[in-house]
Amino acid sequence: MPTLKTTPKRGRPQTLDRDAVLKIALTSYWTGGPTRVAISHICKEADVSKPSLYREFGSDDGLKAAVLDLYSELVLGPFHNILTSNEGFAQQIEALIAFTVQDRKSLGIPSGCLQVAMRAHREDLGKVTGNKVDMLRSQTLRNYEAWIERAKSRGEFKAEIPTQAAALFCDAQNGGAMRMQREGIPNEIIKQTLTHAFSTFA
Amino acid sequence: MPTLKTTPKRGRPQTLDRDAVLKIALTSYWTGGPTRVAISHICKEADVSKPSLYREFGSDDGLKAAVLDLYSELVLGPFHNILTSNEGFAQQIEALIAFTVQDRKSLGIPSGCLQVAMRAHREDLGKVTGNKVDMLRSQTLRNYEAWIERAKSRGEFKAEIPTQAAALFCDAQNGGAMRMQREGIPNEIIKQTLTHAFSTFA
DNA sequence: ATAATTTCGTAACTATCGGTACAATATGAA
DNA sequence: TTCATATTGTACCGATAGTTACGAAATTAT
Repeated sequence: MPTLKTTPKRGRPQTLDRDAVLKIALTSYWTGGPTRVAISHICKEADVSKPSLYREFGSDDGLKAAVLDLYSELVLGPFHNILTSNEGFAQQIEALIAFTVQDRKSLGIPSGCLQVAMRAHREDLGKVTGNKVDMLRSQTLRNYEAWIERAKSRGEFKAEIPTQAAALFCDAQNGGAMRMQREGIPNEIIKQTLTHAFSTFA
Repeated sequence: MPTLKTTPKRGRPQTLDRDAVLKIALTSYWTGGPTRVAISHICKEADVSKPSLYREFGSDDGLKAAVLDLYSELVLGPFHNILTSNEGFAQQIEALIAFTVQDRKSLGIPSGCLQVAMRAHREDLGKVTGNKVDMLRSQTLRNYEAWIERAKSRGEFKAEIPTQAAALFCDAQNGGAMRMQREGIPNEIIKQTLTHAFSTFA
């Protein structure tokens, strides 16, 4: 939803661009790690004063939570779309792998996954962000489960493994791939591990 | 190697028990996370003053490195022993899974894996510990690779996947299992994911 | 113009944590 | 007994990071 023009308010006009700050914060957290980037650093990058940022997001916790929402919309959404597409199971798997191992550098996208990183640092996050991470994780597992159940009901799922365990398996593969990517392991090798992992399903 | 009795030295006798401190630090880092436990906390737990601890280990970095060495000896060693045992491949896999999903609570062992945790917080560690984490990771992968090559040469390895990718796959499964364990997922479910993952090999 | 209102940013405050100065203490040697 | 030596622990230092008090600045309403 675009920032709809409200009638001009009283007081000094706001110069802080919420979306711009969020985008910069997203990139910073994604690249440098959500617990390693200081508020002051984001302020410098976005050319915004600290009180301005606090006025907009309330706290470090609030900013991280807002960033996580944005990440969910930008990355997790498209990922979920693959799971619910009309393609066959095997093609969906192929699409998932392609999405995961796409060349980030050429696209200007940081390597790794912010959700995975936030889960790894779950205990260092604030209350709001921490809860959001938990919710997102549950949702991710539910998405996998629905995807697998659908494939099972279609007879496209070949493995004999309970849906819950299969969903956890998928999540582990994705997490592993994201970690390998951050460690600099070539996408081609990562693709081999993912292909092997999912070859057990279809 | 036991602390062999040296001839009584001059000066005030040392009351600090290095091994006791290391053990307490290991448990603290393992349970609470290597970057979340403060030096002062370990001092309180071990009933040791900060300067004493610094005299013994040099720095936060030095203590963490020493703890990682102990962990390697206590946990990673036995794990590696399974990979080099004289059992068949399938039995080794079974042993690995059993080792991973053994009931920690009843054994008084913290859940999760300190090596996995340290890798997740690699960037927050000091120089010495960080390098040690890297070395340990390389060694882990080499161990898996040797294990897989051996199984391949015996004809016990059924999957068509390059050894390097297979080793990374193994490491990812183990890491995933350790993370699930920390998140409180029942060992029975974790076992299902591991069994499925390794069923592709033998 | 003047007042009311809202946002702006400098400059501090506070807590935490890794690290250390230093004086007291406890031993062996002379 | 006295000196040399080595360890102990209290209390402090310095850096970092999240957070905020407060006065200046910019705009609308009267």
